[in-house]
Amino acid sequence: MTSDKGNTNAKRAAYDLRQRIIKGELPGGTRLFEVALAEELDVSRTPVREAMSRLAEEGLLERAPSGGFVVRSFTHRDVVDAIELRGVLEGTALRLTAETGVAGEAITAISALVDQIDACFADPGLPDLDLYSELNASFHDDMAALCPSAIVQSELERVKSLPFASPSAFVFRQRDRAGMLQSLILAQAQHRAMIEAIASREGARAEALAREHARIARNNLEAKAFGADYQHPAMALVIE
Amino acid sequence: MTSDKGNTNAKRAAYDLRQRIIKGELPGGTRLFEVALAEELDVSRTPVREAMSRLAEEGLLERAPSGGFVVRSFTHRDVVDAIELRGVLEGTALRLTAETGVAGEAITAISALVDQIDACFADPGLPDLDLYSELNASFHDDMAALCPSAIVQSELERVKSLPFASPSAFVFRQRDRAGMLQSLILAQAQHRAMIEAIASREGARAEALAREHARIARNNLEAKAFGADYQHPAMALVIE
DNA sequence: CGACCCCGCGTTGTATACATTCGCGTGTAT
DNA sequence: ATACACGCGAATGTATACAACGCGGGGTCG
Repeated sequence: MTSDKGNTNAKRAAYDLRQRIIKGELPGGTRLFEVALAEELDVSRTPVREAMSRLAEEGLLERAPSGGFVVRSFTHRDVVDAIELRGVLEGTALRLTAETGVAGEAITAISALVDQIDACFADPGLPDLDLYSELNASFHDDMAALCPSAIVQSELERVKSLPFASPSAFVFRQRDRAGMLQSLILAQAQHRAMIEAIASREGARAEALAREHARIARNNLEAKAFGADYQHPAMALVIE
Repeated sequence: MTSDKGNTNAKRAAYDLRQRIIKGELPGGTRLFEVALAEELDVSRTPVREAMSRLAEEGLLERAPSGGFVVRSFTHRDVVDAIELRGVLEGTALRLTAETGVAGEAITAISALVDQIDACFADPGLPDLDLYSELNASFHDDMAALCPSAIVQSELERVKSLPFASPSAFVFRQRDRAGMLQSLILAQAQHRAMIEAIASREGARAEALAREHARIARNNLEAKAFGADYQHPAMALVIE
């Protein structure tokens, strides 16, 4: 086979479909027909079904009652709620972490990561947003990894997999540099406060911080500095 | 076909598999082989794959890295956490409901349901636990239905679908009648308080109540007054 | 003219044959 | 004796043919 994204045709098909959905080429509500997709992707129906199943597990597709799959549609409200929900779950994760306590090394390690993030916009030039986005995602991942509950971890992971609910989805939306810097500074203050909270076992504080932290994303979304080309929420995250 | 559980073979296979997993016949970690299951269920591999995919969506199976499916295993800790998580999500749902406000009819309707639940153990004889379980589930469902966030609703639904995280999973665990009655009375008080809270838009109170409410299930679990005959939901794994 | 039935096509459901992959064991060669 | 390689077998991956189902259009009968 030529230049497989993954190993199997099913994985490649899933990858392609996922990209198309995220880019908004397949808007919410679109019915996916096996045969059509099969010939577009140049594979048989079997891996297409397999791919659609996987995307349904991810929450990007829904099973139609009569059979078949439909691209899940997310309203603006859904996007807002998903961010809120991420805040709630991250808050729960942090609360449990705080209640259980964490080793000192973990605290120093994650503190170092936050210091690294500072470096992204300490420079007077324009901040390196790609790097920020990556490090920020690492921070959130590392934080989640400290949570003693595998169940909470996996459900949080699931919500974060929605393209617009990811912690760094709306970093890029801020148009004006001043406002963006303010957001980043606030975010960093919250990052440090979260570490402090779990280090000193302040569960309620950690939980509240995580929820408030998610509000930054929500505010960036609401600020809708995005242009008229906005059509599908999932598109919001598209780098652009 | 004879007496199909659902329409298609895939649905029937999913049903059968789900039952087997819940009953503990297929303990966590069991690798599911398509061919073996296909001949056991007397269908071809295709609907078996389809069924496994659906169960993976439900969270009962995991995809093995090398391909294929494995019965997801839940530790005691996972069960506790899933109940905690249900409390958190129900709390979020109630908070959002309270913040948004609900119509008066909805309040009276759900109040009537709580009154109905009273009837289950008003009788001096032994309470009708089957009916209680059913009505209790209705209460939780109806409450969730009031939530203005479809996303929160669906994630809550997802967690509740885990057999041991369902609101009425551990009602039956209490052995002694006195303790059980106490639990039920407490639960009813919380039910009413939740209604009151959403009616008067007390979001924080509603959220706290839902979390505490879930603790009843957790306590019933921890009390492990369960006898040897207990087999119910996926508890094979809990057994100790 | 209206309503109902039936046929045909499009779509998903199912079975099955064939391909591919990967691990494991055995055999041989050094 | 050890190491490497070959091959076999079990498992999933893939293609495809056929079945079943639903729905819409057109024809016919009342």
